Order: sequence, then C-alpha cells, then structure tokens
Amino acid sequence: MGFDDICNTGLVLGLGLSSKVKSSHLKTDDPKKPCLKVDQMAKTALSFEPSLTLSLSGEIYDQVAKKIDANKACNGQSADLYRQDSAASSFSNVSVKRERELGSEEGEIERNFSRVSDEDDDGPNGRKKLRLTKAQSALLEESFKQHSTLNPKQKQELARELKLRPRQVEVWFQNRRARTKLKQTEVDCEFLKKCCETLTDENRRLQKELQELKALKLAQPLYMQLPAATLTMCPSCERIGENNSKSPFTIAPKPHFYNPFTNPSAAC
DNA sequence: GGTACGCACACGTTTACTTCA
DNA sequence: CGTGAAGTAAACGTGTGCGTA
Repeated sequence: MGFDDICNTGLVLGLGLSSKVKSSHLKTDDPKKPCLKVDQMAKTALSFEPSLTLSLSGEIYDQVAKKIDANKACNGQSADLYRQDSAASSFSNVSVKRERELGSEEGEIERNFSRVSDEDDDGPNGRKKLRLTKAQSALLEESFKQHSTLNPKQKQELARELKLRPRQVEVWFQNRRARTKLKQTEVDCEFLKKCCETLTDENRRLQKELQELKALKLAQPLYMQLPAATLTMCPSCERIGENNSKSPFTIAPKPHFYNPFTNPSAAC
C-alpha cells in the first residue's frame, strides 16, 4: 500500500458548525416548504454549533461503495444500496419476499384491504400489522426514488393509488428514510474502520522505519551525522530545507507535519 | 416581537409477523 | 410438528423546527 492510499482516504476531519437546518427544508418538493432563503439561512446560522466531525467526503462515496461492495459480494448486497440515490433499492427482507412470491397478488391486496378496514374498526387498542404487497412496495420505492419526502398532495395521490391511508404512506416514507440513513451509517462505519486499520498499519510501518533510522544513525560516526541532522525533508514534496541550528540534534523550527487527511501538496 | 397552534420530520421504541434452527 | 430466538418492518410516541395567525 502506497502513501497515496493513505492520503486519499477521503475522510474529512472537520472543525466546523453543525447546522440544524432540516434537509427537507432545503428541498423544493413541498410547496409549503420552499428552499431556504438567504435570510432564513442567516437566521438558522445562529443555531449552528461547533462540532468536530470525521466523515466521508461526498466525492468518494462511489469509490467506497465499490470497495465495500466487493467485500460484501458474497452476501449479495449491492453497493448501490448505500448510495444516496439508492432509495429505490429494496430493503424488504427475504421472509416477506418469499411470502409474496408464494402468495397470489390479488389475495394479498384483498387481505390488506380487509386489514386496513379492520384496523379502523379495531379501536385504539387494535394494532394490526399491514404487510405491503410487492406492487405496493414497488410503487412506494419508485416514488421514494423520485422524492424522499412527500408533500400532502403527493401523499394523498399515492395513498389513493395504493389504496392505503395517507398516514400509512407517511409512515412508510418515514421508516424508509430511517432505513436509508441507517444503511448509510453502517457504510460510513465500515469505511472508517478500514481507514483506521490502514492508518494503524501505516503508523506501525513508520515507527519501525524510525527505529531503523535511529539505529543506523547511532552506528555512524559523529561527523557523518552532522549534515543529515541539519537537514529536514518534507515527506510529501521531498523538498529539503536547511536548519540554521548549530546543534545536530535540534528539530527544525517549523516542521512540516504530514497530514494524511489533507491533500499531500497542502503539507508544504 | 412574543405566543399559540398545526404540521412535518427525525429518532427511538413497540409490536406483529416471518423465518429458521 | 411445535417452539423459541432473531430479524424485519409497520406503527406509534415524543421532541423539535418552521410557518402562520
């Protein structure tokens, strides 16, 4: 593994402000919730809080997803599942899948109808559980792919189309968003673990290298140590800078720290 | 400007249901 | 075949932010 691999982790260590602006408010899907205006932004900026975050930069998500996809290939999981536009991917579990494959579509729809109507009659304590049909799930997924949130009109329309109550559509979308987020978190976690492993390995390697260099230095006579000790080299750009200090063992006044999280060229 | 209200959402939890050992 | 554990997803409760009257 090369040094570049470490540098291009795509991780973003950010000391910044965490916004409390809801993502849904940044969308234009809902006519009642237009895009955040400038004055609103200024207003919401007041609610920003300082935060230290270690996260993935957006541009490398595809890369990451591909890597993880390769690891999870045996599980039949697709990297698409974890991308932002993965909304259409099905999260329905195998059990439901099998049930749906076995059962007839019409029968299921009828069952759902009766369940929904039963539920209305069950009173406050009745909590029947609806199982969506394949067709219903597909339509919901399709809709979710287009908008991860629904405005009231879209909700009504979808509910009518699916022969469900608007509340059920709403709940489905809420749960769907939560599942997407959870999956994304898992991907982030997986990626960060890999980064941690990589950095640990690199650290070990550098420690070893340092030990070797120290040993080498001790083995050399003093006069041979002088020139090397007065020079510092930036590991990223390999430029050599001169140290004005007379002492062979002093550290350069402005050491060039190498930060693997930033662009290598930025180190100098 | 401050307040109450309604709405939509995120998040955590509960619960019905299914699968599998 | 019955049963309990585990997993999944629908439904629910609560807190919060925002727009509006």
